[in-house]
Order: sequence, then C-alpha cells, then structure tokens
Amino acid sequence: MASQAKEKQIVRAAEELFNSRRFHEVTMEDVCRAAGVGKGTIYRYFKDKEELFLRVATSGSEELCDVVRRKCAEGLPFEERLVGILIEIHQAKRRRGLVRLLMRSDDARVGRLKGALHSHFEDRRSALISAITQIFDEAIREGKVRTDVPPELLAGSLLGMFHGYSWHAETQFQREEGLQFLDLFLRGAGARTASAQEVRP
Amino acid sequence: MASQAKEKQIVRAAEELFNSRRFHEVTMEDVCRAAGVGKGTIYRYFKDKEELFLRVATSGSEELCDVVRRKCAEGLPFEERLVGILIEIHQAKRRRGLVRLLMRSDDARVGRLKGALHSHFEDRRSALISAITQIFDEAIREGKVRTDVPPELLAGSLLGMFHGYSWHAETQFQREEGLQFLDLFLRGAGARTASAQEVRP
Amino acid sequence: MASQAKEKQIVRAAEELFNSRRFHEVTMEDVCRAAGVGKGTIYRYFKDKEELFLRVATSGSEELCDVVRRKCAEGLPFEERLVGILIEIHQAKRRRGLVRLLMRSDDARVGRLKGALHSHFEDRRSALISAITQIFDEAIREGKVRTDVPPELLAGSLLGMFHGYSWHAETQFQREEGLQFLDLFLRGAGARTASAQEVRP
Amino acid sequence: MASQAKEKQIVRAAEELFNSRRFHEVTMEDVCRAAGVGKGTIYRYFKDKEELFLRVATSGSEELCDVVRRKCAEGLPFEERLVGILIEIHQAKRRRGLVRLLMRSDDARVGRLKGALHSHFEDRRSALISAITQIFDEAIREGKVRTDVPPELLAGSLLGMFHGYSWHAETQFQREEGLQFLDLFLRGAGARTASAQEVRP
DNA sequence: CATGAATGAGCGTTCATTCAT
DNA sequence: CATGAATGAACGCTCATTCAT
Repeated sequence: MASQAKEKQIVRAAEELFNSRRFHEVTMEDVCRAAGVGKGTIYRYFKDKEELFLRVATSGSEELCDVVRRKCAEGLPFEERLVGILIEIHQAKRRRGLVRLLMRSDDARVGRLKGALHSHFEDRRSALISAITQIFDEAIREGKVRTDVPPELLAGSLLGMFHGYSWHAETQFQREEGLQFLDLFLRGAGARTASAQEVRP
Repeated sequence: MASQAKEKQIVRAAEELFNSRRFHEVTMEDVCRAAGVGKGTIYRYFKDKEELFLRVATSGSEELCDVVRRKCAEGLPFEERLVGILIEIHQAKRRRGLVRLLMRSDDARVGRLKGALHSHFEDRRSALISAITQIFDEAIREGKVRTDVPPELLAGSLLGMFHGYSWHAETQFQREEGLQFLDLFLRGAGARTASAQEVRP
Repeated sequence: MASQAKEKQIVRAAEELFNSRRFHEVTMEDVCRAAGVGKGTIYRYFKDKEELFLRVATSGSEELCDVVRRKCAEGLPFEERLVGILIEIHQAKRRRGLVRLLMRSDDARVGRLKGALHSHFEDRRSALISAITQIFDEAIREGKVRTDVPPELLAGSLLGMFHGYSWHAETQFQREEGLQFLDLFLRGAGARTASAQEVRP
Repeated sequence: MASQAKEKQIVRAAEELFNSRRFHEVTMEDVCRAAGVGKGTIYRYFKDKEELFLRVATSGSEELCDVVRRKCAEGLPFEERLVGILIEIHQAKRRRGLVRLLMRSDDARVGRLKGALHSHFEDRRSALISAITQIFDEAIREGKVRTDVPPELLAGSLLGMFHGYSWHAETQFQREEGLQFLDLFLRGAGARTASAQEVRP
C-alpha cells in the first residue's frame, strides 16, 4: 500500500527536523514542505503534531530495540555482544537524535506522554535495558561479572557510562573503541595494583 | 536592591514550570501568575521567553558548579570528595530538573542555544567536568586511578554512569549508596578473580 | 436511471444532517458517509455544498407545495381544505425541519441565496402563499371571509398564526385541533358578545 | 470601565455581520475589522466564535424583553399596550435581525445552544410570551377576550400572526397599521354577518 | 517602575474540492 | 462513473510582546 510509504516519508522528514530544532520551533508547514506532501496529508496519518512527534521518537527506538535484541541472541562471547550493541546504539544516536530520549527517559518530555503511548515508550526503554540485562544475567552465571550489583543496575550503568564516554568520541565508534570502553566498564577506573595486574596476563 | 529579589522570584516560578512542562506548554502568563508579578515585569528582567528559559537552565547549573568546586577544594580523600559531589548532583537533579541538561548537553536543545548564551551554558558543563577532572588528575598523581584513560574521559564516564545508576535510586542517595556506586566505577563490573580479591584486603 | 436514485439518496442523508446541525457543522464527509457514497460522487450531482444545502431546502418545500396545491383543488368547503393544508404543513415541519424556511423566508439565510436559486426558492414560498390565497379568494367570493384585508395578507397571517399556535402542540395536530385553530383564526381572539354569539347557532 | 464599552463595540459589529451573513460566512477577522479592535481582543471577551454569536443573539432579545415588559406595565387599555408592543417588536426586527430567533425558537440553531445559555435564551422567549400572556390574562378578566383558548396560546398566536402579517409591511409599522392588524386578530378573518356587525357599532 | 489590556503575527487544524486510479 | 487520498486555502485561536496608564 502506498500509504505506508507516505507515512514513512513524513516520519523521516519530521525526524530530521525534530532532531535539529525544538518541538515548538518545528512547524507543520516545515514538516510538510520537507516531506514534499500537502499540509492536510499529514493529518491523514497523525492526529496532531504531538502524535507525529511521538511517532518519530518511538519509531527510532523501536528499530534500535530490534537490532539490539538480535545482537543479544547471537552466540558470541558476552563482551563481543556488548560491543556490538554499543556500536549500534552509537550509530542510532547519530542517525536519529531522538533515540537519545531512550537513554534518559527521565526527561520531562517523556514523563508527560499520555496514556498508552507513554507506556509504549517506556516499554522501549525497558526493552533495551532488559535485553542488556539478559546478557549480564548470563555473564553472571558464567562468573564473568560481579554478583553484588543487580544486573539491571549494571545495564543502566553501562548505558549511562557509555553516554558520557562516547560524548568525546562523536566521530566514529568501532570495535576497537568499544573494547577500550568495555575495559573501563569491566575493570573499573581504579588503578591496577601489581598483583591484580598479574591476574590478567 | 529589590529587583534582585524580583528576578529570583521569577526564575524560581519559571523553574518549577519548565520542569514539569515543555517550553511551548509554559506560557508567560503561567510564569507571571506563578511568580505573582505583572506580565510586563518579566520583560524588564528578561529579553524574551528564550532568555528566561536559558536563565533558568543556567542558574541551576551555576549553583551546582559552585557547590561542586567547593567540594573539590576540600582536603578529603578523592573518593570522599567524589561521593560528596555525586550527592550534590543527585539533589540538584531532584530539585531542579533542568540541571539534567548539564549532564547531557549534547541535547538538541542545548545545541541550538544562540551565541554567547550557548557558550556560557557549555561553560557550565565544562566547569563541572573539569572540576571532576581535577580530582582525577590528583588521583592519577597519587596512583589511585588508571592512567590509560584521559582524566576528562573518566569524568564524563563517571557522570554518565552515575546518571544511569541513579536512575533506579530515585528516592535518596546518601554516602552509603555513593560508596557502592563508586566501588562499581573504580573496580569495574568485572568479576574479581581470587588473587585480585586478595589485593584489596 | 440509477442517478436519480443516488441523488435522492444524497439529498435524504443531507436533509437529516442539516436538520440537526448547522450548515458549517455538517461536513461533506458526514454527508457522503451517511449517504453511503464516495466523496467525489456528491460533486457529480451538486456543484458545491451550498447547492446541496439549497436543494435540500427546496426539495422539501417542493413536495409540500405539491401536496398543498392538490388539497386546494379538492372540492371541499374552504374550512376543510385549510385544515387539510395545515395538517400537511405540520407534518412536513416535523419531518423536514427545513420546510420551516418556507414559513419565514425573511430569514437572513434565504435572503442571501444567489441568483436563480434564490428566486426559485422564493417561488416556493409564493407558491404556498398563493395556493392558500386562492382559497381565500374563493371564500371571499362566497362571503365567508372579510373583504377589508387582502387575501394574500390573510394567507400570510394564517401561516404565521399557525406557526405560533402549533408551537405549543408539538406532538400531533389533527382535524380536531385544526378546527379549533381555524375557529380562532376566523372568529378572532376577541370575546363574543351575547348577540354576536347568537348569530352562529 | 472601558472594557464594557469595548465589549459593546464588538457585539455591535458582530450583530451587523451576523444579520447579513451566515454564521460560517462571518470570519473573526471580519468582526475584529468591523469592530476596530485587534483579533486577540475579541477573545478577551468571548471564549470563542460560538459564544460571541450567542451573545449577539441574546443581547438583542434582552433589550426587547425589557421594553416589552415596560409596555405591559403601562396603565393603558390592553389594545393600546399590544399595539405598542408590536411596534417595538417590529422595530427590533428591523434593527436586529437576530431578534427573529425569538419568534421562532424552534430553529435548529437555537435547539442546539448548550446548557445554561440555551435555557437563558429560552427564558427570553418565555419572557416575551409571558409578558403578553399577562395582558391577555387581564383582558380575559375584563371580558374582552375569548376564554376558550389559553392566554399563552393567544400570545403565541398573536406573535405568529404578526410575523406573517408584517411580512408584507416591511417598511414601517405604526399605530394605525397596528390597529388594523389587531382588528384582524381580535375579530378574526371570518366575514361579519349582518347581526354580528350590528353588535359593534 | 509595575501593570495588564490590547495587539497581530503566526500556528495548528479543518474540510471543500480535485483528480488519478 | 465512482472513489477516496491528496491538497492547500482559509479559518479560529494562541500567546509573546508592547505600551498607555
């Protein structure tokens, strides 16, 4: 059906605009011009501006969640899977700024999304967190990760630290950087004492 | 001078409103009603709505920066100073939602603040980061922190991880939780091997 | 021809809608949904919304006029014919609110109908009035009605009084009520003096 | 207070427009232009277009009711009072077309006025009817009017007949025409028989 | 200085109308 | 012919901003 395509067309145009300007700075006129459709057309697909915004926000995150879940299921060592996920997240952040919302859903904006949409959005965040939590669950069982911190908290911390870390690496983020970061996360910022160093030859 | 007081009055009222609603959902009428001043009065203190918003955002962060800088200068062990700072940040986040901007100034919103105000705002973030960076500098000199990661990156990572970590601890965050978190940050999420554990008696 | 049927289908649907909502509250979408036809189809039968509205208004009145004219031609005593007409009018008002326009074509709305359509509509009113006027003409010739008031004025007055009178008798209006009303119209509201009463045994 | 004046200014401008065009043909821009005020100003006084329309409709009728009530209280013969009232109504209809609504409040438009405003409007009509009803009450006590028709029905009929009658006398309507009309109403349209004529010498 | 009534540019939204299918 | 997705002119309404009091 052609309408699927047109909807995507609108979402994509809106995405770009919402990423570079604030909600109230983006006019529906901007969106329809950017999307190359008539003004009324947008309203065939979205009840109002708010719904369009929400859709843009959630659509990005949905895709990311799918990719992440797939990565989780891969039969690789947990470090490799985490690095893969981080790379995906980093790319998604660059492509679609709104995914950022996912990483800080305490945002006032998200807090006020209404009803079903709100929970749908929260679900996305949970989905991301819980996908990563699963990896930590396995890693704990394998004795690879400390057991005194709930895996969920580990997942949240990983995501948070990555957000702060990748701040400086705006350009690209590939396997190598991913491993560096993971080393910081897994071994900690503390100095390695002589004997501790020996442990990891 | 009375105007100082009135200005604070307006900022405080606006702060509360901007924390619970989006920029475009807060009207100047709301602000002046909440502040108990006439509508025109606001314009004696702030050029326009945007400037008011910025002021609210920056004023919160400015206070936080001051507190953090003071904490940094205290002659305590670096772990204690970090915990003190984290507690302050946590409280500031609860009091003033806009401080959150500080912790993720990659936010599209901040990215578009104009001219002098933008850099002034960026400065706040840098101030926070660099205050913490200083602590890490010292800690590196004392051999307490790993040297293969630039201290600035450590500061960013700490802040980020804290953001993710404290997400689950919405209620309160005191010295004890601070130490737990710091342990995670410094020793990492990886499992302690037998010999490594011995190192830290 | 099928188009005749489809046109009627549309008019009937529109009729119902225009009776319960104002012109601007009825959308063409409402009409086509109610009529069970495509949106574009309406435009094959009516130039625009205005024309549809007019057609609805006039179509109701046209039917009424036909019935009234037929009643006029019946060879009954003039009182009986008038009562028959009133009953028809009353029913038409209930069925099709727009007939009301007929009875008060001074309505601002009617006053602005354009060109040919306007006069066509005015014609309907005239038709109604003149049908009744004919009856009065005959009655005057028979010496049954006062001669100092132009029959046209009598017709208008009858219609008007009936409108006010029937206001209270929303439910039903049959021969008996018709005769009561006619008595008021013909003998007047004034008290019957003793001798005057004698006159009508 | 100046706002009273400005409100009246707006109502008057709107009145003129609503009298010559339909609700949906009058734009708020038209109104504010005609009233000589800014667009936003209207919204300080009226919640929306609907409320403005309602106000226009009711304000005209309120004034008329006052005048009519005053006329009712005058110590004149009932015929004189009725004529006075009719003249007022006629003038009001010419000045303010919306008063017409009063005379046909079965209008779909009125039927859908919401809540308090609806009843307020219905009240006006009742007020008009009941003022006239009072006159008939008195006249009945004086034996001047027939007793077999409820005075309320007489009032409604009078108003209705007058509406139909005055249709032809668009120009002016003064005491003389009033008496002619009243004669029709009181003595009826029926022919005066010889003896009946004698009764009223 | 403080106020809030007044303003009007500009926005979101609607809906009559068109036209490719 | 019938359809309904697409259109965009036009509208109601908001609200940041001004300025007379």
